[in-house]
Amino acid sequence: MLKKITIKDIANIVGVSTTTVSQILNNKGQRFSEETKQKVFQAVEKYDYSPDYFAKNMVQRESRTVGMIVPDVTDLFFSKVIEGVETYLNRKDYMLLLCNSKHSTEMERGFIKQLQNRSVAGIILASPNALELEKKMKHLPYILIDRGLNTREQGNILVNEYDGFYNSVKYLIDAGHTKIGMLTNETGYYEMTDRFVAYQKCLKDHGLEFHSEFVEDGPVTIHGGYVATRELLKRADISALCCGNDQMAIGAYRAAFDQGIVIPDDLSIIGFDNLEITGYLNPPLTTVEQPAFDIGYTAAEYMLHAINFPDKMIPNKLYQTKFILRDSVKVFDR
Amino acid sequence: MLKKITIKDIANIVGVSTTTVSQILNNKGQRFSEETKQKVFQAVEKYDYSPDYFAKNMVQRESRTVGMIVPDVTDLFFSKVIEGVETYLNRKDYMLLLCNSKHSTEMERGFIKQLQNRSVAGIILASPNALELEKKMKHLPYILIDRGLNTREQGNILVNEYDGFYNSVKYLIDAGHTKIGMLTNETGYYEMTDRFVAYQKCLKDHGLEFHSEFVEDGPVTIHGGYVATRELLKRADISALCCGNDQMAIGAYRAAFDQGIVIPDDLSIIGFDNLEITGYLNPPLTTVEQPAFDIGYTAAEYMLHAINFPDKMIPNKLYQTKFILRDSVKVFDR
DNA sequence: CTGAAAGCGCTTACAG
DNA sequence: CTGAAAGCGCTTACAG
Repeated sequence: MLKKITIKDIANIVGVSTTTVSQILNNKGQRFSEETKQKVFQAVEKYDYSPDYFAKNMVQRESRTVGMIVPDVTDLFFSKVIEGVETYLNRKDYMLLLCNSKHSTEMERGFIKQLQNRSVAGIILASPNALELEKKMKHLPYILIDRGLNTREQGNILVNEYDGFYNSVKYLIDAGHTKIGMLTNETGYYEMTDRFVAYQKCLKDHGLEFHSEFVEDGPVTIHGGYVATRELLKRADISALCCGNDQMAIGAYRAAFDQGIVIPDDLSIIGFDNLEITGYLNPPLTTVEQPAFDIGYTAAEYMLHAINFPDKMIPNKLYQTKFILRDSVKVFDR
Repeated sequence: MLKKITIKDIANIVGVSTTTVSQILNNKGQRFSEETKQKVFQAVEKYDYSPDYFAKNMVQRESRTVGMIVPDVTDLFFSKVIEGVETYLNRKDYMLLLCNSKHSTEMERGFIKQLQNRSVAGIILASPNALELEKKMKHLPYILIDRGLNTREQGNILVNEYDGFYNSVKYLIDAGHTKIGMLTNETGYYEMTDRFVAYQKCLKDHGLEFHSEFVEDGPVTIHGGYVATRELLKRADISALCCGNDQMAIGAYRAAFDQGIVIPDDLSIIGFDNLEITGYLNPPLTTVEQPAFDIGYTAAEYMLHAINFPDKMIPNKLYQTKFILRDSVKVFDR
């Protein structure tokens, strides 16, 4: 392997000091003659020199790298968030160290340590289930995504899931449904707590009784939704089903079809997220939009804010959801 | 911000030299007394010291970081590949710098430069459309994914798409279809060239004429498949449609439903990839499996091989596909 | 068994 | 207008 060209080489070639080369390359070269500058730039060009990242960082301490921890890179919601983060970071010449925690708090802890060790400028943490992780963050800026429950008052990027979910349950009630089920996450996690509370509250506000047998939980995946719906349909005589997210709704579709249940005639379904694919289902899914890309983009934006202005508060953001009316809900005549 | 603790601090605290601390921490400390070792470990523990990443790298030149460039992180196929890469890397204490090129060769070029500048140990490049990028790679190990056309004889991870696609066209013919359409990528890209060639060859081998009006191209996304199918159905009287990938097939489903065309009775559809979701469509999609996770996992494995044994050839891998029979194809009686 | 010193490739405060 | 020298935080070849 060829020896890497260094600033010293460039200095020797041009016949100046490394100071001169360094200053010129870092745009602090007002004081140098145009001629010197040109010679330096030409040599840099010719030998394709670029300053060594590690050496530069050792003195400047600016890694221009952000770490991001997600529970599942293949999750349709999170991959959109990642896209948003990467897009902003890229514009600012930052890069993304991506960590996939597979929903494991233990792995998240390990990643935080590794990322700190690599001197990332900050960490974007999308973890619905690890309150105590924050203590690990020491002096590093961090942003929390998808994380209603936490102990800090800044750097939270949230979605008003409560209102979003409440509205969809209300929509079902207004459409004439009275036996409304729900698919939520497994016990132990609390990512969908807001949605579950909204479900119960909306029922109550409209004089409908809460039946625990109308609720089923499971992994918040397509397959999880499939299994949960299959179980639910065995025991519950419901006319509508609110799914904790779109992936579960996709599983619910299949469970219904398996049993010859027609959507929306026999069973109405509502999702949550508005993944691109839901507009292409048969029938197209009525759902609630969360701005996944924007969430990621904003998280990255706030991250850089936190990095560049360490003394200022990191902003918080609360996104509102949007009800997306499609064709998976039956409206009863009155 | 607290001053970061250095090896010098630890050395002072314990009352030894930095040499001693360094040797012990790097497991080269056989020669030191058990007592010294314990004292060092205790101090390290107590002050939560870990060697500075940049300083360490400046002397050791081992970034333990791999760069990966994908055309679209939200693509269901690529996100599975990313998961595979991350999984292997994580096991080996490497980290992943992820770059999303949005299908732009120009961005890919920029990322390669940035990644090299950051001294990554290697680059995994998933780019179906940029032959000349390889020249940029200079002395860095790299692995090519999803990339039939290239100029190198090592480090290629390929899937036998030709056979996979040929087989599904053959399946349609065997099922009695004679008017078989295809959805492929936009002109200019050549990621699906193998599949297109297989389609034409299979038709020919079975005495079926190739009709260019039975073929439509577009972006290889859900929406792309939707639009392409809508156009195709306007002009072509086909009984079956081979889609370049599953995402396009999902779009094709919707285009068909929009027009009251029933799958598989009025139109048979076959996809490619076997994304998890395809088993949950209505009807479940017959498709061809590509081992996306394994592809990523193996790419990472070969990457580390290339890093650790720079003088050896990087292996190549050719994955075979698997036909996944579900319910989206009508079989005619003979 | 242990440490002083050189060196990795940069940037920067300082002197001229 | 320019450069010599110190320093960033490590590891390692060498000397004792």
